[in-house]
Amino acid sequence: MVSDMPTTEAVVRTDAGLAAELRVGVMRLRRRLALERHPENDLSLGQMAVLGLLLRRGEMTIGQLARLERVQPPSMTRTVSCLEELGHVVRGPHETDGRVVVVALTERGREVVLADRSRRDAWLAVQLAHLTPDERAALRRAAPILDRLSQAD
Amino acid sequence: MVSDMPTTEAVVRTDAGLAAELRVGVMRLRRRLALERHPENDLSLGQMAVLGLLLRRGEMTIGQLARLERVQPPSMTRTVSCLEELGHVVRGPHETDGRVVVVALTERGREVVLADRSRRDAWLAVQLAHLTPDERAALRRAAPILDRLSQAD
DNA sequence: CATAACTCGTTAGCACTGCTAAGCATTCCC
DNA sequence: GGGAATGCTTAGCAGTGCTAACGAGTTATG
Repeated sequence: MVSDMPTTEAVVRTDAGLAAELRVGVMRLRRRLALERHPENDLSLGQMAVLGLLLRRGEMTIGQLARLERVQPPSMTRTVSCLEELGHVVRGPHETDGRVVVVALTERGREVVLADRSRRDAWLAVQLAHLTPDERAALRRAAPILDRLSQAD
Repeated sequence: MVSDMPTTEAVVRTDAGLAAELRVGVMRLRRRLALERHPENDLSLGQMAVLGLLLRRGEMTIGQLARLERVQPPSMTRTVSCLEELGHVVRGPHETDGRVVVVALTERGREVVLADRSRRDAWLAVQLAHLTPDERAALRRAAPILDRLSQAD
């Protein structure tokens, strides 16, 4: 049994402790990041994520986007519809399969995601610059692991 | 200008790239974690966080909880009210300041948070066990940094 | 070849959780 | 004592996740 008031340092040595610590840190940071929206021309975190995927990987189907973002299809439909209304993406038919919808970045969407990303990440980049090189290295190391964890069953 | 399809590896070398990568990883993992709720006796992530704080630090005021969780006071009022209805915390008066409300964990709340936490972190702990010791070390290193970042201005 | 079963995306509706604005009680300061 | 500041609450709104149920298209089976 754990003692009365375990410190962060002590608790984080076990796997369960690391899990709890990681959960709290991820939760808080994501909440903090969500606040960092610019009054004009801003996109939600979910919209940003989708545009980022399309920028990086090219055309994708709704289902692919949903699986990668760990979201149910209806949620992705809504996000894509919103992006389409904004003119940042277009829906198109699949070459061979009439059921699937292919989502592609428009030129305007490409411009917007690049501009918005640099503004949006500005806050976080500034915070990162305040860290020691060691700490930045730790995050550089951890970032892909977090993403991989999110894709686990 | 960035080339057509930057890989994760390439993009993560710059601070802005790290920011973007970290943002996406944090977002996805938090979404994944939110899914990991047990059908019975479960608490939301926000409720868990509050109970965890009370367990670790003892009695706290609404305002303190709100600041630590990076949430506005009305949001914390709602969370605490919900926990109070469940019988997991009690509101009490402050010793000297009649404005503030002191929140304390009940014995039942203490039991619940310990039980629920171990169940809730089970999934994440299992995933952590699948990582290499190196990767776990990286996360152990990164976890407190994530939390500190969330508290930055 | 017809039909049943499955897959993909959508629509409809709900729940949770964050916010701001506004109000009340209390405390602090001149 | 009276006005400003602080702490919490209430009321109402927005964003974003979910499930259930449905239509269209594809695949498998009899």
